[in-house]
Amino acid sequence: MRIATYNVNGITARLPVLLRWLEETQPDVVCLQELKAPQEKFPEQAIRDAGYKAIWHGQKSWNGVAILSRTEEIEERCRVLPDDPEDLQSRYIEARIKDIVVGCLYLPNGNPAPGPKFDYKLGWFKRFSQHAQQLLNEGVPVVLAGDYNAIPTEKDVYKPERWTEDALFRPETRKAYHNLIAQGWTDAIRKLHPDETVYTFWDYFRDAYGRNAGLRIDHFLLSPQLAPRLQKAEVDRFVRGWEKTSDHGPVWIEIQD
DNA sequence: ATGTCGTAGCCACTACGA
Repeated sequence: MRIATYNVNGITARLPVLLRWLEETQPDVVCLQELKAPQEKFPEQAIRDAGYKAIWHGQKSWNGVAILSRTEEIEERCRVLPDDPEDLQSRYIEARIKDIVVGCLYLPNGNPAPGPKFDYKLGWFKRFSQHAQQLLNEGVPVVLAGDYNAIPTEKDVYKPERWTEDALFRPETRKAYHNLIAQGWTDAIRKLHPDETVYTFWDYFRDAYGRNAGLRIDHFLLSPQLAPRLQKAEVDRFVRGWEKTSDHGPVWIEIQD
């Protein structure tokens, strides 16, 4: 089974690119972030015509997450962090698909840092990590996929020295990501590409994609019950070269059934 | 500081978030 995550940066503007990518690569399960569309503006019919069932949690202007599935049923578990019911931002949705719990997240960007947005990011990260621990305690196969807005290490950014003050790379963010991994999660891309430079995001500015000035911020974390089934983990970086494309590339893993 | 997108309010462009 192939599971993908893709920050589309606006599903309305991105629909042609999304449909082309789905058609060409046929992932089984897809986690989408940054829909930037209210609940009723999700292109449900176009997604269905492409062969996918979907659940989504929209929001006007910002955020928004969705889970798509080609053949298997999607059993929704929640559409907000369970311990965070007062959060008005649509950043998390979770479902069970076959035997796998799929969490789709869009962690806050947090810039400018320091400041209230950075505080919100760290608070969200903490609540997410608490939920991740609860998922581990269930002892079932879990994948947490999405845009973490976190650069794990210096290997994951084209020029680390330029990013030390950025909310995506500040020590607090790296520490939060490290602590999350330390619960027992496997970073799928790093597991299969331990030394390789792998990016998932290239800024729209200054031809970042052409210069390969990228970041690795979209991650797949696998629970111990799922990690042994990991076969492949890749970035569809060619999609970043298409017209009217997102600043993120789709990332995917192959899981043994 | 800058660069470029997508969205919203509104029909020209500016503000905001990323």
